[in-house]
Amino acid sequence: MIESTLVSVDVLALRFDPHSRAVLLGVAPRAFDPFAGAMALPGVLLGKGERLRDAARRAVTGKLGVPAAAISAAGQLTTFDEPSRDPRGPTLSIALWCTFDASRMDGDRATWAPLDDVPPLAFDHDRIVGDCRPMLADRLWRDPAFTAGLLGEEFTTAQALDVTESLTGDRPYPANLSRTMERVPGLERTARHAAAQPKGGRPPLVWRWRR
Amino acid sequence: MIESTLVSVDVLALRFDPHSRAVLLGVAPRAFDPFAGAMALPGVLLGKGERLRDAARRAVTGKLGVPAAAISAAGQLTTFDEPSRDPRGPTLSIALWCTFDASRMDGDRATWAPLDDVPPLAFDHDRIVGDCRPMLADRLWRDPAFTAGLLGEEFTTAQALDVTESLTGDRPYPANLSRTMERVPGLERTARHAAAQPKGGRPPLVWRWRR
DNA sequence: TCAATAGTGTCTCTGAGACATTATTGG
DNA sequence: CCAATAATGTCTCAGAGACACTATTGA
Repeated sequence: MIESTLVSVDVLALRFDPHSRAVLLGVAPRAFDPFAGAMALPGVLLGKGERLRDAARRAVTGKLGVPAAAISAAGQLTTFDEPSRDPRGPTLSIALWCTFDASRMDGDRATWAPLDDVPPLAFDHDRIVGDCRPMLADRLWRDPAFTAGLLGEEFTTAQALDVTESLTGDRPYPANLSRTMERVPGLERTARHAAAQPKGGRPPLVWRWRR
Repeated sequence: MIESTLVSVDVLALRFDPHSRAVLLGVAPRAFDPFAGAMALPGVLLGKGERLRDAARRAVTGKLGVPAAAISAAGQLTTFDEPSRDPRGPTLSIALWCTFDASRMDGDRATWAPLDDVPPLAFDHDRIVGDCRPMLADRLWRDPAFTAGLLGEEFTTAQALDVTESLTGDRPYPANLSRTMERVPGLERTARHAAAQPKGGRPPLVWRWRR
């Protein structure tokens, strides 16, 4: 009988913050060695027979303190298999993404860092974030679950621009993003406008997911 | 201590056959229960500390009888986590692709089936093949390791057309594929022509990977 | 010369990208 | 009116797709 590898699930927990107008990554200090006190992605060991999404839910509720009801979507990214990635011994890490509904978040104990400015992380988590970021950018506007999870049921053009800039690293022209969004299945522009910004300016249009 | 899930690696073993002008998938009958005698993807349990590629190598050498030297490239696809996928108990399956150099294959005991006509397989392997096939098609001409692994160091325009048709399901126009290939980094057209076909016809150009 | 195969020129259509211009708000 | 913000019209360019036509082989 082959002795089996341990499997951990590490989560890229993402939240769009309308105030800072950026996508934030949830990290938390590690409670135990190795790397006690260092920041890390929320992760857990996969239980026997446990599904990946359930493990991801355990990770974000347990490590970040986010209520399970706030999880809006989740999905798989890729697997990291370097045997030395955990000093305790060889452990597979399956990376998942997970998005939250900003309105249902309360009392979490996570540190939320802009994707452009993630602090140094424990294990090989810097590498995980680096390798997975392009995959996340690629999902935006192409994976409806991911996009809707990040932006919510309704959102404005301005927010769409902010999220796109956060993930891809540069801000699209509004006219171009508008056309991209027109072609996203299930997404429709409403006739409504959001409230104007505090600094004034024309109120942005509201977009909505058709159910 | 959480009891950990078993991890298996299941391989989509791919080979381009110039005679049938198609991409073939390697499968083998299972030796033991469950599903003894039924066809299945080559797979092994991942050993502790073993890398995914090494497990894939064990799977194709052990189950298909392909010499390790014939492996031209390998890579990750996705993970299947349904707890009931193996009747023996919950097992994660990480799907990998693997390509072979046709010239170094000898004495393998695999059944090679065209991708369009894969026989019914054990476990959830039909689903694995179905879910992964679009990912394979997507890799062609975009992942140089995959493309070179499948087509070899040198290949003709005609073979490029055949491989593309096998993976995507329809045959591109030669002019269009030519332009696609011109833009693949590391790929160059040589001035040489291959030997003419048995049925006659203009001999195709040879393409080569710049090292 | 013909059938079979391969290579190439070129037209169209779509989508990404880049602006310039217009519209709507608060101060 | 002005600054700030958002929406839209439109031009260009690159790439996918679709053919038509030309080229090179064996029989």
